[in-house]
Amino acid sequence: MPTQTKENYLKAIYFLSQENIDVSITELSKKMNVSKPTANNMAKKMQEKGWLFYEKYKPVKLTIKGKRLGALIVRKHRLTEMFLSQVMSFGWEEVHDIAEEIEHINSNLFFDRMDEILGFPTLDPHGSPIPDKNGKVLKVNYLNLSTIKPGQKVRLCGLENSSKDLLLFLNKKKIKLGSVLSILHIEKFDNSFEILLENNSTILLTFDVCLSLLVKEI
Amino acid sequence: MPTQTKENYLKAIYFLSQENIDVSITELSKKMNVSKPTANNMAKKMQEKGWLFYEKYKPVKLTIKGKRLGALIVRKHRLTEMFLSQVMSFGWEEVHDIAEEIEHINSNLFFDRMDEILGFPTLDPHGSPIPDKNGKVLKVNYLNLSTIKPGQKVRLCGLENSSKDLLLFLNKKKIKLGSVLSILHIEKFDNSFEILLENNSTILLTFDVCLSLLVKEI
DNA sequence: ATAATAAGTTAGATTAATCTAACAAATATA
DNA sequence: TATATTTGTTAGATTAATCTAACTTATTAT
Repeated sequence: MPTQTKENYLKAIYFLSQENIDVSITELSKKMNVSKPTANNMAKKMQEKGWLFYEKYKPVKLTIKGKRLGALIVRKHRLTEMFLSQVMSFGWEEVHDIAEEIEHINSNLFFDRMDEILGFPTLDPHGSPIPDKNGKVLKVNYLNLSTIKPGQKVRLCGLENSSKDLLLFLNKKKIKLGSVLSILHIEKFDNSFEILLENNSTILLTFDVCLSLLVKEI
Repeated sequence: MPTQTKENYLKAIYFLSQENIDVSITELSKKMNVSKPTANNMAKKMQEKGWLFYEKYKPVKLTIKGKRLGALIVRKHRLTEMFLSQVMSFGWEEVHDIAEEIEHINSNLFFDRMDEILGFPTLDPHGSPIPDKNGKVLKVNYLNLSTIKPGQKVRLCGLENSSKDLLLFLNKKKIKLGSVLSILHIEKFDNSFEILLENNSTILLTFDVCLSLLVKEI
């Protein structure tokens, strides 16, 4: 019976692990907005639960069990986001906060029914993969828009980060998952991208925004 | 920011208050499955929050604020039950446990959307009234089946208790909300009711079951 | 290679929610 | 009414999650 708090630590380590294999106590404490001793303490307790490897003065690493459990929480989160979006008509910028709470609900029945109603989706409203019931995650290999050359046409397939600000910005620009973007020109001075949308309007995206957009060439 | 635990105590007192106005510490401790000192402690803390009146050696009583807050939690619970039943096709015997967790989700947006999708329902899947957004509860005045005389036809409109065992029993007998029951005969010896259902089958209900069924004469 | 800085740990305290043991007050009963 | 029983309270301890202050170990940079 993992507590809600421990589940959140697990998720934090799970995400921090994606980039660099090991996770330092300081990274964890920053992600969780707690002091280092608190993060340290939790790490020890999670070791006792068999969720991670912990050795004094060394970064922590999830065990197989920890990785699986983490993925299952992410599964609940993303299924919920999908449900909120598809069944309850929430915008993609609204779903995260609610899913953050619902992911801790303890009922397989509930999430399995969501899954069924949604037709067993593999991606969430932000294009991120939904881990399967065993915690296996589909590898998606999208390209970062910032690496695409002018003249190329791409389709938006995912987001590097799903911050509300980014999502609201994309809403304003009428860009959504599946949108086709044609790169007209890249400004040498600031690396901003001039982009042609499907509605024939031209917009300018800063390099920072491009770094957050995951695309496929078409 | 009420904690989940305190919300559960509040709900317990809210329900215990329906029958007898005041609630003893012992009653509360039994309902919450905690020791009396624990219940006592919580009562003091809830007083500090302005949710109830507490005086040493006296039963506790909800304040206006406490009553309203309690009703709003019940609102979230019953809206959720309705959503699980109507939108997610759960049986009326499955919805309680899940709603017990979801009622603590902190998002008006979420529950307002449920409400809207459901068309602003006033009753939950067990026929219990859903408090409105101000915590006002519709008075329903059903009769207890145990008080109805032979020869009378009634419609099942609510349940005195929604225990899973009762719900499963009713499922087995093909009795649901709205079912029409005709009382053929009441056995003098054990007060059991012989009842004719719409499908023309005759069943026997013990007095205990009848005590749990709320009906309207038709 | 040594000093400065960053990272990690220990120790001790706090708050919320819980317990048991012991005692006090209120109520019921003989 | 006096006693027994039930109800409620205090006191002291425990666990989970958090903090700050002080200390130790590792890493970085001159």
